[in-house]
Amino acid sequence: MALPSELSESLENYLEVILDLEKTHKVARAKDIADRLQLQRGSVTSSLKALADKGFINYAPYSYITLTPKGETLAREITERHVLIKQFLISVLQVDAEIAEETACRLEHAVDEQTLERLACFLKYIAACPRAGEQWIESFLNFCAHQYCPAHDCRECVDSIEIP
Amino acid sequence: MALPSELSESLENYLEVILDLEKTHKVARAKDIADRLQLQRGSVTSSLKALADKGFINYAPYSYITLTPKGETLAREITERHVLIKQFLISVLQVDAEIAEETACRLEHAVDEQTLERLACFLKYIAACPRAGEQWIESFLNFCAHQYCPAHDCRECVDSIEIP
DNA sequence: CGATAAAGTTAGGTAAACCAAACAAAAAGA
DNA sequence: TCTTTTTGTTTGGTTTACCTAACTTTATCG
Repeated sequence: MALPSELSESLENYLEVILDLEKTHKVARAKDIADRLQLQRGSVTSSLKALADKGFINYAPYSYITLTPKGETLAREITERHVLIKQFLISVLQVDAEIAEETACRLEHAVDEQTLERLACFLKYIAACPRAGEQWIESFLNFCAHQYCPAHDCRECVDSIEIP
Repeated sequence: MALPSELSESLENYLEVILDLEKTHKVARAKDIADRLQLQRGSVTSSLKALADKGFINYAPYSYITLTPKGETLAREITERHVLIKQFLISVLQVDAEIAEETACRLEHAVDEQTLERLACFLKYIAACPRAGEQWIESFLNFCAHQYCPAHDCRECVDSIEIP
């Protein structure tokens, strides 16, 4: 059960939020972290101490929070996982945006490195290969709904493939 | 963050194991559960009580454990999720069998209903659509390794598609 | 510059999941 | 049967991750 990082799902979420706050708000404040994660301020304080102990953030009481290089690296990795999974859910499986966001939030802590790599590759493959592409994905949603392909005539469908 | 069941990941794992033990060993014993989940026997006892309290298993001290109808339904659902995710990882992303097993174990607790449905459909779609199929998936692994399509000549590749 | 509001911390508490070790019951073997 | 082993339970502890409420520090504004 080798997970990508040695942090718990909870602490991974903190890192992700801190990175985003650094980018959007310039600094990460405990209050904003609490709001984002829907936690009480007191809970945030203890978690920040845990992250500081493990060397992922710079933390001193009453001061701003910053990621250490180690923390930033991991935070970026987690965010990358999130974005990738969400993109797969939305652009391939065509899951609703909101559900995709929520599900990506959970899956990002559970995927392994190889799966992630392959997922990234799969997105590229679908984008690059003319046998897949826009039209093919579009037909998928119809296939989902009706359990058969709307194009129906496979010969015609295949002949319509445009080679770049 | 609406998860598929109201059980924790930990308790979901118990149900899954109990269902499997019922099938393979005829009955589920606490010792076997402990072995499967790599836990101490004492931990199992408490979790079984929790599952019984919530109405997922029939449990009385020193007796065999059985799933209630409610428990069996959920256990089957979780197992279905596991199998489906594993199949996707192996047959589409071509993740190594062992990694796929471990990752499915984790993802099964985090996927939502819609994603699961789409995933099942996607597997069917790939199997049914001649634009995808065996050959296409095979090329994917090569694409992963070399970042370009081994077929190279897309015209030729598309022309080679066999219509059922 | 104070007073008040906002943000952060501390303290004490809960619940879930685990553990190890002692103990009890049931099963198996001589 | 009775002894030993195996299995199951109980007890007391730990860690993680939360909570609430009281308190402290910092920021804001008249």
